[in-house]
Order: sequence, then structure tokens, then C-alpha cells
Amino acid sequence: MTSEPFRGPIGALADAAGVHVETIRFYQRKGLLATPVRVRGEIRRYGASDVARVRFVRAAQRLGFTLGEIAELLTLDAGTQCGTARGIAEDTLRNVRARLRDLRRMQSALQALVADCHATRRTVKCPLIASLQAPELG
Amino acid sequence: MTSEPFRGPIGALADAAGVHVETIRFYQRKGLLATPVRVRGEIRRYGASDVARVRFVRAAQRLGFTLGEIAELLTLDAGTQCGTARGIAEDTLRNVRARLRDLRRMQSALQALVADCHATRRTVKCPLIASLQAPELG
DNA sequence: ATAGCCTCCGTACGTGAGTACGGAGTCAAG
DNA sequence: CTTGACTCCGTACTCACGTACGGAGGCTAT
Repeated sequence: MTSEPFRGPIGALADAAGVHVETIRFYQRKGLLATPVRVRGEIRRYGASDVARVRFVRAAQRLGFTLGEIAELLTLDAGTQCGTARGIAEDTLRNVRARLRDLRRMQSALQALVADCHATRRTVKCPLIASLQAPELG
Repeated sequence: MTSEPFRGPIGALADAAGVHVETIRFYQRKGLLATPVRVRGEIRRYGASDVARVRFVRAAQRLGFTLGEIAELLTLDAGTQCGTARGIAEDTLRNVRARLRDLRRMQSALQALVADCHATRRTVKCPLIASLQAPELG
């Protein structure tokens, strides 16, 4: 049922996370992912948490976060002093809410466009630009 | 009340849209923004719709769209044949919905973290990574 | 024990999205 | 009618995020 927890070398990690080996190494250089120690000169082995971490990085990138911001978010997951954590979390929350608002507006505009298209089947025009111009709500 | 509709040269446009002059030119090269004609060798003038367009580009970028994707979205706003428009709109809608789902999950996780912080005021740990690992809902 | 694939590590190259620079032209104020 | 700020246009540079390459070493199936 549940796939047995992952364990393997870098190539297998890359496959499991859906990225290239070079990307894993790049994330390691950037401090987004730990580089496991080599036991007696053997090849490094990775675990399920590494897969989750890489997947998280990709998902967060899709949401418009930079690798720098993602590094910060990862410290929240790892556990941090409340003071620091709250600051980061509250900033990010504001950020996330603003994006949610804009995405919802875009969703409405696109839905309207598709509906229109079903109705007229000629040339349609979509007030997409306008959808993101609404004033800040204070 | 309503600020009179914008009209001015590139520098004023840049200020109004909150970007640098070079960025305006860059968008023009990429076809995201029209370059107004020069009347009798005079300086080019821009209007309110240019401001809206540039603002839209910035907002869409924050949502994780690339300039290429944004160029496509701009054709929807300009008006396109239904066939093409529906295709783009439906793809983008799927995309937008996936982002909304992930952003909502992230929002919950961050809210929980902040609440936790108020409660304990020590070291907190936030299941942020886990929040984006939930399986696709089919 | 060797062929074939993998890891390791470093450096170099590529793409997207701007930024900076510099000489020539434009324009409004003094 | 000159000075200073701004526009125009082209080229070059920068930064983030990877991708590609290449030699040396590790692992394993035949």
C-alpha cells in the first residue's frame, strides 16, 4: 500500500523527487539540502525526508518563492526560536494571502472567459488585466 | 478622487507602474508592451492602459508565471479566437487551481505555526514540508 | 577482472529576467 | 541659447537557477 520508505544514492533520489542529479547537488551547494556523510568512503545515501524536502522546494518555487525564501521557510520546518519563526511566518502569511487574493481574481476572470466562449464561440475578450488592478483593500 | 488618466513619457510610466525605465524597454523588446509611435520625431507617450499592463505583468510574475506565459495571457485580454482562447484559459485555470490548493495548505500550516508560537513561546516546529506533500486528489 | 553504469567534484556554459553604460537627440526653464 | 534632466537605442554586464562536461574513482553482473 504505502511505498516502503525511500533509501538510495543520489540518482535514485533525483528520480524519486523528479529532478536531475545536478539539481540535487545545486541545492546542496545552496544549503537547501544536507549532504550526507560518506561512511568509510562509500557512496552517500539519501532518505525519504530528502525526497520530501526536494519536492517541497519545487512546489514552493511554483508558488513564486525564490530559493532564498525557501531556505528560510525550511528553517521553520526544522524548528526555530519563536521570535524568529513568528516573524518569518507572519511575513510569509501576508505574502501568501496576497497571492491567494490575486489567484482567486484570476480564477474568476478565466472562468468567465471559458463560459463566454461556450456561449458565443467567436472572438472573446477577457478582462484579465483588470482583474488584478483592483485596489488594495487597506 | 479618481486620479486623472495617466499620460506621459517613459520615465513617468515607469514611476506609475513601480518599475525601472530599463524594465519597460525590456518588456517592449519581449513583446509584452507596445512601443508607441514617435510623432514627428518627438518623444514617445504612454497612457493609462500601459500602466495597467505593466502592473499586470508584475502581479502575474508574483504568482509564478513566466514572461512567456504572461505574453500568452495578454492575448486573452486583447481578444482572441475562441478556440485558442479556451485552450489557454483552461490550461491556466488548472494551473491556477493547483496553486490555490498549495497556497491554502501553506496558509494553514503557517497559521498553525503562529498560533503555536503564541501558546508556547519556545522553539516551534512547523510541518510546512508535509503541508505540500499531500497526495493529488485525483 | 573487466565492461558498463554510477558517484564525486570542479569548472564551464546556458537561459530568464533584468541592470548598467554611453553617446546622441529632445525639451523646458532660466 | 545654454544647461540640466530626460529620452533613445544599442551593447554589455549581472544575478538566479540550473545544465553540461570530464576525469577519477566505486560498484556489480557477467
